[in-house]
Amino acid sequence: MEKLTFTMENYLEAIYELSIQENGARVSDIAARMGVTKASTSSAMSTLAEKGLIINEKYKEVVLTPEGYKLAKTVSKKHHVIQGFLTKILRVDPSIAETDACAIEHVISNDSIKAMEKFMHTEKK
Amino acid sequence: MEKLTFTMENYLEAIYELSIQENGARVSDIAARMGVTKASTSSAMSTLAEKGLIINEKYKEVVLTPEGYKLAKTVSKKHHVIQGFLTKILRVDPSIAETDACAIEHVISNDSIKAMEKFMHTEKK
DNA sequence: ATATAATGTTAGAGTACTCTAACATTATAT
DNA sequence: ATATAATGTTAGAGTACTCTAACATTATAT
Repeated sequence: MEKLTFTMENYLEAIYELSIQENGARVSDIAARMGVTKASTSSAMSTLAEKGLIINEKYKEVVLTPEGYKLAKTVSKKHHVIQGFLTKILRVDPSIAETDACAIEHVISNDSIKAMEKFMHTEKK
Repeated sequence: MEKLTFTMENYLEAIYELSIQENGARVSDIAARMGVTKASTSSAMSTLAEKGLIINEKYKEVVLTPEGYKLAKTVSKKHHVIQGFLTKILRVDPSIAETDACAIEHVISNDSIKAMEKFMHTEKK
């Protein structure tokens, strides 16, 4: 599978978060969460559907396929590791850590994420 | 000054690094360092020159203006802080840390950078 | 000195996003 | 029941990058 763009990873993550938190991820919900128009979201959904990562039926909730779910979960997990590391270890303000995590999650290596996790466990703090 | 794009920050940083290390930053050198064509670099130079961040005279070295220098130095400094933090504190492999630093430097907040520096100083390691 | 190599720019096309405007479909409110 | 609101898509344009191809200018090698 060719690597997803930064943007597509963000859409996928939004769908994942909305699916577990709220009443499901509709195009409007995703657009609102990401601060883009429904038109942009609709177009992104076509791209993700073509790649087999979601199923998008008009007026229904966007659903992640198993492959999409796996990818989304990975990104989401990275997000939370970074968020935790920045706030707990580095004492960065939570809202700033949130913004940083949302950007860093798309570019950081798995190695660095693992190193953060390991560090947090051994420091147990 | 409107925020620079990820890409323009990368070009600026390449110019900065080449200026201090090598025999100056020519369009060819910048292109080679970044792995893009001279055409792309030339186009980017026009953009940076319009913003008053560099001076580009054909067949001469690209020169940073004071403003461009300041910006480039900031990005470069972020790069080194991240690189140091990943390798020294988190024990990430240097080449992986290099790749990560090059991406994270463009998206991380000043707060998180400061927190990394502070952590490294107090841990003194 | 002059052919060849290196350097740099412009033109034009392609990709991946963004938006607004217009429209179609479905849900809701009374 | 039906007008209105909400929802979602398509078309078309704009931005910011990428590239190749063609060309002009400068440096170099003998």
